[in-house]
Amino acid sequence: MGKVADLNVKEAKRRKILNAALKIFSRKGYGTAAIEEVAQEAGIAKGTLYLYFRDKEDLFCSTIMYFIDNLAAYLKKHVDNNEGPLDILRSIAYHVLRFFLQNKDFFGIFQIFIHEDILCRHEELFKILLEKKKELLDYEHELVKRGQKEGVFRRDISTEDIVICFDGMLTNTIHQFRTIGAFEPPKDVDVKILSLMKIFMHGISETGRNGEA
Amino acid sequence: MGKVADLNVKEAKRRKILNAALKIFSRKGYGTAAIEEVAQEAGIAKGTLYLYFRDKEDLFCSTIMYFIDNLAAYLKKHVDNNEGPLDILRSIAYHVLRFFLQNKDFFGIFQIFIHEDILCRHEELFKILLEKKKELLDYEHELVKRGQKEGVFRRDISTEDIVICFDGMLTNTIHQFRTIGAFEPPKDVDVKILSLMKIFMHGISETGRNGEA
Amino acid sequence: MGKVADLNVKEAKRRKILNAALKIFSRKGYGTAAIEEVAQEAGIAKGTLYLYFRDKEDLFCSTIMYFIDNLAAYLKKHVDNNEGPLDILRSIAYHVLRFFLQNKDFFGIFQIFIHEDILCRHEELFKILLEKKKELLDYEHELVKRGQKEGVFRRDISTEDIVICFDGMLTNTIHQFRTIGAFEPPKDVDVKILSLMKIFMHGISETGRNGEA
Amino acid sequence: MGKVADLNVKEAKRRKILNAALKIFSRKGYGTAAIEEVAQEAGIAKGTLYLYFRDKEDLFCSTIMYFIDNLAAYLKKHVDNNEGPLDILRSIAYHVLRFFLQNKDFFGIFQIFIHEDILCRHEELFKILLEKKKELLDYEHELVKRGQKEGVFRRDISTEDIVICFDGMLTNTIHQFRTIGAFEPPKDVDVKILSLMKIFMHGISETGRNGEA
DNA sequence: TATGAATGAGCTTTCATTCAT
DNA sequence: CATGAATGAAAGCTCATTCAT
Repeated sequence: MGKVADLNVKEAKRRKILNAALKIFSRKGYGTAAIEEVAQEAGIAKGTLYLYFRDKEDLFCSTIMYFIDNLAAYLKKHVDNNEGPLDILRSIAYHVLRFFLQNKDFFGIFQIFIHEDILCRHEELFKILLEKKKELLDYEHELVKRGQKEGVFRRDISTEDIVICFDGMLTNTIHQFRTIGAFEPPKDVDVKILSLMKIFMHGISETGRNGEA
Repeated sequence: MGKVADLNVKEAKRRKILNAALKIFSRKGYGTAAIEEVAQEAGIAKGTLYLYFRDKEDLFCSTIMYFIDNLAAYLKKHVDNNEGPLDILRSIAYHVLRFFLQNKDFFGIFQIFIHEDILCRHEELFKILLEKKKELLDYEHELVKRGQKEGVFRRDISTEDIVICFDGMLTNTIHQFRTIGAFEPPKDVDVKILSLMKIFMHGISETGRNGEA
Repeated sequence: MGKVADLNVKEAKRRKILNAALKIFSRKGYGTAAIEEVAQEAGIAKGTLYLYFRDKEDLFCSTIMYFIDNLAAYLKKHVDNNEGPLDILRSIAYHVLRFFLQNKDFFGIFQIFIHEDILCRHEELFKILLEKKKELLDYEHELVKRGQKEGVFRRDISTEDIVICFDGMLTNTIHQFRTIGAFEPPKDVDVKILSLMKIFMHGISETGRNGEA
Repeated sequence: MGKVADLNVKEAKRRKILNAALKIFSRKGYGTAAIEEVAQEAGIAKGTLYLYFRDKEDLFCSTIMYFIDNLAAYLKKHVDNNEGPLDILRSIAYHVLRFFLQNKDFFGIFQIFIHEDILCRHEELFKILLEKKKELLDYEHELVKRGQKEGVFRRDISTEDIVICFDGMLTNTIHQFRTIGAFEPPKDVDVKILSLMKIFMHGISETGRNGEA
């Protein structure tokens, strides 16, 4: 009761901080972001932040894990695993796009996660993050493999390469949205997904697959 | 004579610093990178760096321009513009891949350039950088458009979307190399390009373009 | 209540820093003085100083304004404006002397204020300081003018020149004290003022004003 | 011959540097002035300066001595020692004023000399400078004393106080000129000297010395 | 002799972190 | 629990000084 309520209050404040951190880290990068700023964005005092996170690095890693957990939960909720691999992949593309559109800061954090070196210091946290990352990739990997087995996807291209291309197209599309900014969800998302999946599935060759280079 | 030699020496040292900056910025990001570290990497004293660059921001922006100029020069040298759009795009993919493999730090800088917020401060430099970036994209855009006119690429997908997918696949492939690390150029590059172009041109559908979704 | 107390505490610490700055700037000049030293003198950490002053220049200008405000307040408190111009001027001389003797650093700051070029940078603060300075001069100017009207001071010498001489004699006397160092207030002050006012009022000619050159 | 010529060339360059230093130190103060700036003003390279002066402090002290020597030489040349004490003092006032007007930087240096703490470090140089300063004061002191003996100046005021007032009036007049800036030598100098000496000799009391306070 | 590129000590300033309230 | 004033390590930057040319 009291205890549960307290826990919820605490958890709520934790999330408030994480969302603030998401925003700030996403815009400034790890080194340039200031704890003070995060606290302000969260509407708390600087000192309070340290009651919830050990230090800046802990906050940063937690933020990334928060992001990954959110994405995973979002996909789990919206993507129907009972469909065929192609439909699932299309659904992933669709919902990943929507996910990032709903919270554009997530993409900034994602990019930083991928490229900033900070992470290499605290080995433990780094390992956890790598695992989380691998989970997502493995899921796609497994899907593609299933598709290849079921005869939906070609087998003359390595599973890995296919996943790389799929992720690349998706990631760059999101990035495009982020840079350009405005466009109207959800209609445009549909259109984008359509183009993207067309290319992914059938390529851009005018002549089809005759005399494939 | 002496003057020309001096200019060359100065330019050489400038490059030494830029290469060091490339390495450090690439690994640490702007905020986390320390000028001291860059100087050490370049084998000079902290103060010397300031004889070549006004401040940290100047160094950073110069580093990015250095990277872009290098990439542009590399492509200009190796990509034959007289071939057809498809062959040119393939050549671009191939040489971009090779370029980044030869200097992996370039990719780190590229990512930071895309995602860190610092750039927005010095408006002038920012504008130059955006232009440079646009130049590269426009080149690809024009190629795809030509391909569509010549009947090599499909016209039912927007030029923009095609470019986005092409860049995405390429970028993510490079990123993959960067993360995974070792593999042997140039054979593997050939193989990768083959896969990538296969997917780009003909997709991964087993059944070809019949009943395209 | 708590708030008021806090404000007082903050103001007290601000003054502690200002007094320390007064001492250091007074002895070293702007460029040679180190923030670190001021902090040490004030018994606080370097970083704390920046909670009270934006930067070194702000500290410096604030210090000068602090000095001017102090002097003005001191004179307001001790000089009786209801007396005749001569008595007021004598009182000013007396109390200015006492003021600087009580805090010799003030004089150092005053000299720096007059002669260092730094002030020209932050235009706004500079203007304020010039105004403050002018206020003091104007007050004396007005006094002398009144004395001339009332027939106490000669009218064949310009008001301005009289003020310049009066200030010069006073300033140099203070400077003398500062250089030489020890002497006992307040008796000596009285004696000095007596000499100074004698010269100021009647000159040093043995023969009086007969045949004034 | 060659040697003498060389010495002259060297001495000429030394003076060029000293004049440059005079200008820069006068405007910026010791701490804020940059050696580089002095070298530029002198039209030489930074390194060359160190062939003529041991370090910044040496340059500074030499500059002040240069100034003092110049003033002393100027007064020696223009002030006729064979006149009476009053005429000599008047002549000193006149020529000191003219000296500073001809090279306003001298006054800035003079003020810095008086108030900056730098000088206390290199004891030796400091002593020399104090001596030089004392020489000038002593000369005035002796003059006043002679005047008192000869019955030209009052004996009921200490010699020292008289000198202080004289110097103060003079110094502040110069300072006034420096701050205000333009006025036309030599007529204005004459007028100023007239006022100044009137006050110095006979005071500003309307009623003469009857009932001196 | 003259130079000015190179140096690095030392300065100003920032900011993650602590802790008394 | 929450705060934010205080801290001081560490970073960016300057500039007096040196030295190879």
